[in-house]
Amino acid sequence: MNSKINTQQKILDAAQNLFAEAGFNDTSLRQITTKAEVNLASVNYHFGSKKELIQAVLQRYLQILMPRLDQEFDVLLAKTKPNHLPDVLAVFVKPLLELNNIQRKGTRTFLQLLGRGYTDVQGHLRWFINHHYGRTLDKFVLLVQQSCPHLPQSELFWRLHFALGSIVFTMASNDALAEIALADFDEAVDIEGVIHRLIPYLSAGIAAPVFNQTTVTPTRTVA
Amino acid sequence: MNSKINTQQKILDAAQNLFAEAGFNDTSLRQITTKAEVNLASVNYHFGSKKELIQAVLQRYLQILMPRLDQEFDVLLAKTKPNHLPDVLAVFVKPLLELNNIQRKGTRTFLQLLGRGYTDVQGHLRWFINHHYGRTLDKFVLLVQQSCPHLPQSELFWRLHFALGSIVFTMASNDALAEIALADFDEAVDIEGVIHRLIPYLSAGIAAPVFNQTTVTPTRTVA
DNA sequence: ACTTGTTTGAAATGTACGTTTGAATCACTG
DNA sequence: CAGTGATTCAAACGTACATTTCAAACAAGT
Repeated sequence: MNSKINTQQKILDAAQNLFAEAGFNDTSLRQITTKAEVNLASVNYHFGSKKELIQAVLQRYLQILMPRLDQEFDVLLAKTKPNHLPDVLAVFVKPLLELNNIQRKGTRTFLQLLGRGYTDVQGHLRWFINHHYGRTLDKFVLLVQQSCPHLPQSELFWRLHFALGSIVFTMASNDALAEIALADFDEAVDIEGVIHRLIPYLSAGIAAPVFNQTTVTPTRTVA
Repeated sequence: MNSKINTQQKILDAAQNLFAEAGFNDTSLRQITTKAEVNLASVNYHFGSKKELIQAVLQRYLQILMPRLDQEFDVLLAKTKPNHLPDVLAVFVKPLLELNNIQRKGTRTFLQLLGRGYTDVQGHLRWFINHHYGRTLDKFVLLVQQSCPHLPQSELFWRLHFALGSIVFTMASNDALAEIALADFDEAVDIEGVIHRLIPYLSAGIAAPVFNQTTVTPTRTVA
């Protein structure tokens, strides 16, 4: 009775960890089914295809995280005064860390998967998230706009993607970076530490003044 | 006489464009040799393996760019006073744009390749660049350290990788992002525009104050 | 023109992949 | 306990890949 449900879960659990470590393209169904101790054909039986398995792995987290974020955004949007940008970004922290309650190392795994999703399969995840959770994302963009009224829409667009880049790249490389940090600075860094390091960086970057004339140095020798 | 040299160049040219567009893993030698109009075996004959071809593609740019950067760093290091961070970052602009003289769309292609290199083949490019151009990178880190004396080494390490993430992710997704920007804001953005948009963002992010106590909102209800 | 070393060509090799198939096994119901 | 639908299993299928092979074509020196 629990065998069939167990198979799906075992596949999802094995897949998410392998995907997070090595990326989607570089993880084969054979690796997944071997690790999950299920038959190779069961992935196609239960999920249809590898692509749909990837979506299922991501959905397991997204369907928990996004509604949580949505309600947090609503709270901030209800306030009369615009929120400070660091407070807007800090909204992500609690819902993200709550993923650890769903699954051991849930936060870390999800963020790594997110990183893989954006870098491995170009465009697919971006479309998927926008399609399923566009409403929630719009609320976030609105909040950022309200905190940074000096930023034109197009500038904000680019900066939010710069920020997404920092997050996604950091998470995809998280293991490698944590390893270096440990070796070079004797500093053990968990995912929560990285998140809290990211916030000031992202806040300052996103809210930076628009025309930074110091971009071109005031050297008079330049042609 | 020019046939053999031409073959190598034709392979490199075809490979770099396909790699930049689709990534290293998702570009096959068959696609490359077809586009280059050379025989499939010639890649292995001239470069040994696909891996070595990837290195050759990257090296063609790096061996031009890195010495240029190195000398620019030396100029800034020679100054008696610490440089402002935006000036340090702006050092990249000229050498990067000079890649357009070497090759049409050279800057764009190289930056996309860099993005692919960091996201596709985890760790390899990081090792490769560190191994071949570690000296130059150290100069850059030193310059940033001098401009941001308030930042502990470990904080700087993370922030530089956050910055690398913004760059690499933006460049890997450059086509998709430019497309969205064009559709949503009627705004055509070339690679130079993106670079100049990045500098204020990166400057502010890297130099952000360290302990941002607003990171955690003053909610007393947290357990 | 013949020889020598380099480069190209077409074909084959072996491996890994995602997916499909059909029989065997299981869990449950009437 | 026979029957039925869902699940598992071993095996195979077809495709795509990087790489190798070896003969043919080529360039250059003597």
